[in-house]
Formats: sequence, structure tokens, C-alpha cells
Amino acid sequence: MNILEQLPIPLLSWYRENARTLPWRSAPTPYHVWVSEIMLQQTRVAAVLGYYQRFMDALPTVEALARVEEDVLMKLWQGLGYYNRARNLQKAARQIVDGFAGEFPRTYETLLSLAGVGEYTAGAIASIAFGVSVPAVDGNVLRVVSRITGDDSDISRPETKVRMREALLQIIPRDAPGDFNQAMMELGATVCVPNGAPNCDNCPAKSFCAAFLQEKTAQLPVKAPKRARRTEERRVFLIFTQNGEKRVALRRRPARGLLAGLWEYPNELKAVDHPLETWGVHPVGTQYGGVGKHIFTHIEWHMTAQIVYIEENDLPKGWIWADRAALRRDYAVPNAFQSFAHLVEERL
DNA sequence: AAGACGGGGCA
DNA sequence: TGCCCAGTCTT
Repeated sequence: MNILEQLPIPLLSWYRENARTLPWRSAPTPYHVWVSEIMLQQTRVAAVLGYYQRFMDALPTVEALARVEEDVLMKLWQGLGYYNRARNLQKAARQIVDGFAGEFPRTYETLLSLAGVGEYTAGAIASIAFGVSVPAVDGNVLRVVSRITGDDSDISRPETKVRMREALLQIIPRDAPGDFNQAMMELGATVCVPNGAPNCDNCPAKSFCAAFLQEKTAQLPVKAPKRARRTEERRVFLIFTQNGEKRVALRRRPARGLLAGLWEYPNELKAVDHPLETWGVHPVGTQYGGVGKHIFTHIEWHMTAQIVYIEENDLPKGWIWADRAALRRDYAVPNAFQSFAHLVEERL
């Protein structure tokens, strides 16, 4: 017999008592659910809160999102990370407007065809916005299921995810699939937590949870170790105008890859010699700008900044001069350069 | 199946 | 520091 069969009733009851009040829950239209789910991918609720409302104020409809200029979109996403999510969001908005005549897709399979919508997100939108009985299996759900069933399979394996998804499909309440999925995630986020001891005293599953009953919560879930990240030594050039208006040089990053399409202070690996010369930049004066560090999931940047003054007309093709207002309003600069933000602002 | 892809919070 | 987060896409 399936131990999970005991879960839905106490879980839903617990959820109705303990659900957090979240902005995307107040009016769960398909558009609201979709945008919030994309923002929440690999991102904590607390981090999304500061972005969601501002995004909705700027782009209240799927049509507005489909039409917005990419730089404005990226500015709204600046600091949230995984920037392809934003670009895929707009791609999908155009799919909806052009391909589905503005009518939001309402089946799991059709939702899957939208850019940036995978198994989890398709399940979340289908169940929460349209009441379709499909699971939404994220990291929280994998952890909760592993513990309740005492399953020690590696949850990073696709095969494990498929099996747990199928088990959930058997028990998901047909009259409340959206609440059930949200309740599973809410439980994982607030009670059956990943770091440190879970709060089993307040868990609706404590009477039948295998991990709790066998005191194995610390051993579950099982997850394969990640590969170590590599380090990159980089020189960052904070380039200012020598005369006239106070401005700083920015250039756009390549359209693909890390931080694609965002703006940055020109920088290069330390292993590469004479980047200024290569760019055709002729310093009038230079000064040490301190060090900075930024940790990505798979790379660690160790940065040394150099302050450089050049003539205004010495700016390489394609780069731009930004004054303080433009830097704040128009250009999405990733948080990787946050260590130098203060230094730059002081000089603008 | 593995790697790329951000950034932050917490033990 | 290392882990993990309402994952998806590419190779």
C-alpha cells in the first residue's frame, strides 16, 4: 500500500491553516501564476517578493510583456539571476499572443510547449490556474516525498523524479490539485526544510512519515554531490571620462552564455595580456580600484579593479558612456559587479 | 546524463 | 565555506 495515500487530507487541512499570504495568491490569474512560477524557479520566495509587484505594475498583461523592449525587461529582472528566464518569458508571451491568439494555454502538454516552461512549471500552472490534476514536482516536493516514504534514491536522478511524480499522480486530490501542489511546496519550504533540523512537531505527516518515525530526517533526501566550481581571475576596468560630464564606460555582454545581454564594466581574464591595448583604449591616468569577489553556481570570479581615465572620444565602438541616472535607470548590470558599485557611484 | 545558468540566506 | 532554493535548456 502507498504510504502517500495518508497525506492529502491532513496536508490540505494544514495548508488552509498555514498558507502564507503571497502577492501572486491574491488573484491567481494564469498570467500571475505563470510569472510568479518563472520567478520562483531556483529562487526563494523572499527574493521574489521585491520583484513581483514591480514587474506586474510595469507589465500587467501578457500583451504588454510581449511588446516590451528587451532592455526594459532585463532592467526589471536585474539582480534576480538566471536571466534566460526573462528572455524565455517574453518568447512565451509572444507564443501566447501570436500562436494562441492571446488565449492562455490550459493543458499540461500545451503549457510544456511554452519557452521556459518545463515539467514543474507546466504542472504548477495547470493545477493552480486551471485545476488540472497534475503534480508539480520541485526540490521541496522531492524532499518531502523522500522523507515521508523513506525513499533513499538519489533525487538528482531524473528516474527518481519520474517515479515520485507518478506516485503523486495517484494521490493528488482531483478537487484541489493546485492547493495540494502548493501545500507540498509550502510544507517543504517552512516545515520539512533542507538545511538544519526539520520542524517535525508541526508537520501534518508526523504520524506516518517514515523518516520521522525512523529518525532518518537528517539522512534524507539522498542527493549526489555536486562538482566543485572553478575560479577565474579577472581584471575589471572602471573607465571614466577625463573631462566634462562624469560618466562611466559600459559594454554589452554577448547574447549567449553567462549574464547574456546584460551590461558590464569591461573586464578580461588576468591571463590575457594588455586588454586596454587590444581594445584600443589609451589611458590618461590609472589608479588601483580594489578587489572584489563573486560566486556563481559553477564559477567563482576573483576580480581586481583598475580605475582608468580616458578621453571621451576614445571609447571603443559599441561601448557606451553612462551617467549616474542612466546607470540606475537604463542599464541592467549584474550583481557580480556589486563590489565596485560604491566606487563607481562616488565618481559619478 | 551532465553541465550551464545567478544570487542570496542560513547553518 | 557549502548547500539549496516553487528548474530549464543545451550538449
